[in-house]
Amino acid sequence: MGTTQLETVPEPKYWHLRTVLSEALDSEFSVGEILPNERDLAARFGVARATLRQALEQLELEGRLQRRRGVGTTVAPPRMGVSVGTAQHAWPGGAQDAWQALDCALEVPPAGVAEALVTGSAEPVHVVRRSRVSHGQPVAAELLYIPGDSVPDLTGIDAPAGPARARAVLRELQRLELERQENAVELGSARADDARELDRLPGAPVLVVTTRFIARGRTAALSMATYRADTCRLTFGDAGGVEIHHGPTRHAS
Amino acid sequence: MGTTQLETVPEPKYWHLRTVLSEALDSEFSVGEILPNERDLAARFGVARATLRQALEQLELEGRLQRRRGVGTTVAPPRMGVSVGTAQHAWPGGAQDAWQALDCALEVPPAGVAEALVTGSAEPVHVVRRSRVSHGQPVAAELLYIPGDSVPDLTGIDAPAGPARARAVLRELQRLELERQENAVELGSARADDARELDRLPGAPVLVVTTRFIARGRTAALSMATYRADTCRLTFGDAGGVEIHHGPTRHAS
DNA sequence: TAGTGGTCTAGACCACTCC
DNA sequence: GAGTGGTCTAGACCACTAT
Repeated sequence: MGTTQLETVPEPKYWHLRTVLSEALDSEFSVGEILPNERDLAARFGVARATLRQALEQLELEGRLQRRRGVGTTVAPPRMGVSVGTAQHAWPGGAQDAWQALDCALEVPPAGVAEALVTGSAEPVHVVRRSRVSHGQPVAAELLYIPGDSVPDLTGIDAPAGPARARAVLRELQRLELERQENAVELGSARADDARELDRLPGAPVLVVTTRFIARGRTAALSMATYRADTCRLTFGDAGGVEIHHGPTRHAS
Repeated sequence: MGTTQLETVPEPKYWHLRTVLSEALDSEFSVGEILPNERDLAARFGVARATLRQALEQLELEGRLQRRRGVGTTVAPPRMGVSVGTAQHAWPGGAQDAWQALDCALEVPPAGVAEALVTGSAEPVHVVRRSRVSHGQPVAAELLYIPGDSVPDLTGIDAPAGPARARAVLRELQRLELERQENAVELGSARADDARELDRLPGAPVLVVTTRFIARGRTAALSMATYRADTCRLTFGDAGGVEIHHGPTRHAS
């Protein structure tokens, strides 16, 4: 006893690699710059490609890298701040709220959603699909579940089932008085359809924001928005907040 | 042309497996139940173990499974709601805010943090470590950065550098008038020390909540809290919110 | 000591993008 | 067609937990 052991716990290779690469990104690479391909990098570090990929996966999860099949691995810009609290203390579709309505259908919601809404579990509800673009790229896809009795005056309308109908539903929603809203954030993985819309592969990590809109003491609408976890930093309350970045990463000119 | 192609795009095996397993979890397993081991499962589905593991990773990311080395893979309970907005519209350390102070040191903060605080980049600040426990298990680890001039009357104090000193710093902080706070959430991976405290392996996915406490027009304190992404659903605003679960998962009695 | 999940290897082939 | 990242295999060994 008493012998000082350096390196008592041999760190996993991929974790050590992650650290080395992370420091290299800070000091030797610019945003947007393209890294050597995986086979070369693996050879250079003397590890199997799978191990190198484990390290890259970590860095991608942390928003440091962006990988695109057929193209290469590039240094990602700092995550963009995306506001999800304020200016949204209002119904969706009001003012311009950064979202774009895509379409609207009448569907039976998943069991969990039906439970949150008060509707019977087999009751179809309006499902509005919306998408959110920020700084020129898609950052979120949303499904908005709206029970029929939240938009009573719409029951007879037969808009062409595209964006027009979606906007009509949202317009009707404005007429209710919004009591408050509840937000929750959790980690998820992109379903196939969301992934396509977000320009990612299925299973990509996403931040799922669930918002209950409460009026007349009941849940008048429920939003499930999936944000790209690699590119987004969600900000609550006011203000976009401050960049808390990693180090002296430079920007390509 | 015109031929209807079913299954045009062959889904990756691991993704299909994820779906199959997910449905099995809903219908055939109870919370806490232990799954067959990875080698058996892989054989049963006729895939390599690595492929099976890719599917399990997805499900773990989604909070459906919990894997522990040397033990096995178990069905995870629904994520617990953890409040991070309200009752916190106050300084940390006030009332009982679910956090437990561990210790306090005087350190030079990382570059990004120093920038957010107004201090010169080489100025040491108080760093309070706190930990948060919910439902009997650790859910978050926090580093609270507090510039010296936010707690001016503390400069002379020499508390024993443990929890006592941490609490003394927080007590001093209460004397400032809190203007507002700004929250941001993003995905990260657990550093080695956080991982140990959260009972996870390094690199485990975490939700990083950054909070700026603003007083006298300046950032008087900055909190970086890392929550276990597998077990936590962060709730903002009031109320723990509603369970939006996957399906008819039963609970072990 | 037996059994579990975690790490790692060295290959192969596929899907995609760009020239 | 060349080059990239994505998927998949069949093995090996390690670290940890429980008994």
